[in-house]
Amino acid sequence: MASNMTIDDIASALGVSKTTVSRAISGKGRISEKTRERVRSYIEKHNYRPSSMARGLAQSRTFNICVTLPGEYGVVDLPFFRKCIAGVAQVTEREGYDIMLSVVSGSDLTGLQRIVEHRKADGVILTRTMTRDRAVSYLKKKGFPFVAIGASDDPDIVCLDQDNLRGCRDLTGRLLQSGMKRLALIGGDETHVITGIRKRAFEEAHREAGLEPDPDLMILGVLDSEKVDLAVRRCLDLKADCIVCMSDRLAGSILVRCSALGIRIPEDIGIASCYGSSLLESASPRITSVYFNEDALGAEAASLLFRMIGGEKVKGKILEGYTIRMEKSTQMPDRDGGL
Amino acid sequence: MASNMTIDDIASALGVSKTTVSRAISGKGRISEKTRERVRSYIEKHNYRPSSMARGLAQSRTFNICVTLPGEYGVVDLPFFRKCIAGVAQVTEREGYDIMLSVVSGSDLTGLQRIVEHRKADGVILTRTMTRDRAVSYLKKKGFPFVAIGASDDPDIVCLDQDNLRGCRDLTGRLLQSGMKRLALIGGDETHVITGIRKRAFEEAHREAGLEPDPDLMILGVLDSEKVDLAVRRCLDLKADCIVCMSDRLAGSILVRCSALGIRIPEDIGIASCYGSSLLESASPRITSVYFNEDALGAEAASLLFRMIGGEKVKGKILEGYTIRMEKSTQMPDRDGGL
DNA sequence: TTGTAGGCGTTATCAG
DNA sequence: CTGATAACGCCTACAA
Repeated sequence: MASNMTIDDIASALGVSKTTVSRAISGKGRISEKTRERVRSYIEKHNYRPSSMARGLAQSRTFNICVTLPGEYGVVDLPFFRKCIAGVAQVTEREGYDIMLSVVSGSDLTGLQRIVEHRKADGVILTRTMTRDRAVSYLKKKGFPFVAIGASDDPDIVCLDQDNLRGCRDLTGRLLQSGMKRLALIGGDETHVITGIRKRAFEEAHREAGLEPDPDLMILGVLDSEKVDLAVRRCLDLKADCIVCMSDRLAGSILVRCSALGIRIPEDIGIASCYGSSLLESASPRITSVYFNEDALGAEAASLLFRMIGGEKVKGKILEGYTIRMEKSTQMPDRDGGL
Repeated sequence: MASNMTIDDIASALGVSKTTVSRAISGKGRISEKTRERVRSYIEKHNYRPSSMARGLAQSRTFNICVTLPGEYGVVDLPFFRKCIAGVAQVTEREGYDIMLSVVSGSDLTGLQRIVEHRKADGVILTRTMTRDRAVSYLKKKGFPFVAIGASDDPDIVCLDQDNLRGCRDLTGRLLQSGMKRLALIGGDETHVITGIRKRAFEEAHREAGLEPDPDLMILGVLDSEKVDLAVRRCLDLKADCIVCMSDRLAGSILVRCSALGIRIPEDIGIASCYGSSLLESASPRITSVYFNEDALGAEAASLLFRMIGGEKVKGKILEGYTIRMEKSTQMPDRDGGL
């Protein structure tokens, strides 16, 4: 293959200057239809592709965007990331861009920094945010274009989120409506913005139903299996009807715990998750949860980023739309009569 | 920030030529320790970072490697990919390289092709292989350096695999030893090389134990939930002691199916998986399975790739080492006496 | 409409 | 040990 053909080769082969060839390719500048076609067909025939590095150097653009991937094991919602990326890929493809991946583990930003400082990408998509996110403050300080997926309390960064507030509120509301009056809420890391949002949603749904959530049943900071154990026991002791878990992982662990303790779902207690993903696919019984459109999230993030790169001032937003699937895990048993 | 400082700026600031600066940075060529230190400290102080594009253009290297991510939903083992990437990242980091991601959906290689043809990466790591893999033949034809993770029947490509044969054989052996004599094997896509390997391992373990597997209990091509249903029924009808599932996903579906049918694990039938991943974490009971070191796989793949890029002739290999965790899902119940 | 020349930021060559 | 100077492959005034 003519893998290393340059614009010069084409020029001399066609007896024109490389400027002409360049114009024929980029479409910029006036050029006769005839020569353009001549160049085009030559390129087609010899399967020429411009070197992105040379092009990048000349235009000081990389035609890459960087997507971060949280590096901690077991903490991350993989399916989420995956669909997100797929959404991003759709858009980058359309724009002739490619994706760089940076694994960001905790507070270790070295990978991201290298990419930014070596100018290997034109912008960044952060796939997770925390309340005091070091990646966010780094990029902000650098003035590097980025959009953050997830909630943020910082008003002047561009971020894009799913409608977690409504989704979780709606879920809670429907559980209350279905007759489960004593709901427990179990959540993880309190430094994640999302945790605060879901807590608020849980409370709001109660108020809307004219109820008050029991503070003893709102258990946050549940980060390891001991804590899970404790939380589950408390829910049972306090006779909760149903546990609303903030994440799919949490729901998974709780499920395992319950099964180990011989607690039946939903007969003894119900379980619902604020976030549905394929992680729960193999769970039994099926878990009631809220589903969001994660592809759309990635795609939208990429679109926003491209507009930023293009110099436009853009604002973050919340992507509407979610689906609640009520499953067996929250089917009210005949608990009163049955026992 | 002096984000756009060039080597020229440094040169004139220090009153030397850019050649000298370049040498001080790269370490190539003779240069006095004194000037080297002068340059080094200036760079340090002003936080200068060379432009990778300019460097790339000059050396015709990109300092990127591309990792492919299968694009199909629900078919892919995410945790695997994730750990793999983490392993790759470790090595790339060390080499001053970065990772480009290409989502390859089925036979759609356009993303990968763009990266290769526009010379955006120096090599590729394929994270999955199939018997007639289009990505493989494409890269081979292009003569582009790549290593494939997973099994392959093509002898002249560099590929790197886990010791699936031994792992699965060992698992099967231990199940047979534990007293389960009638084992069933359920597997998915027969076009995946790995499927053939696991089948062979299953058979070999039987022979080693002086047994013959029942051909009716070796059910391949189980790709959708109907097939799962059928397969499970057959296992029950034919009174299998235990089902050996080729993948974690398959194990998950089978678990769900059993639970729906009211079949108890391990009382009615046991379940084991040839591949352990966090997908099964939330499963209950815990599933016996084989665990591989996926980080090591990614890291090793990257190392091999770098050696190829460096011009070395390398050969593929099989990464040794795995762990079998026997869990509740295969605990022989007192089936004879009990019923 | 087309071509010439210079620049993007680095490395490599070859003299001093 | 150091410094001009020419690549690397493409883009873009400016000129013709």
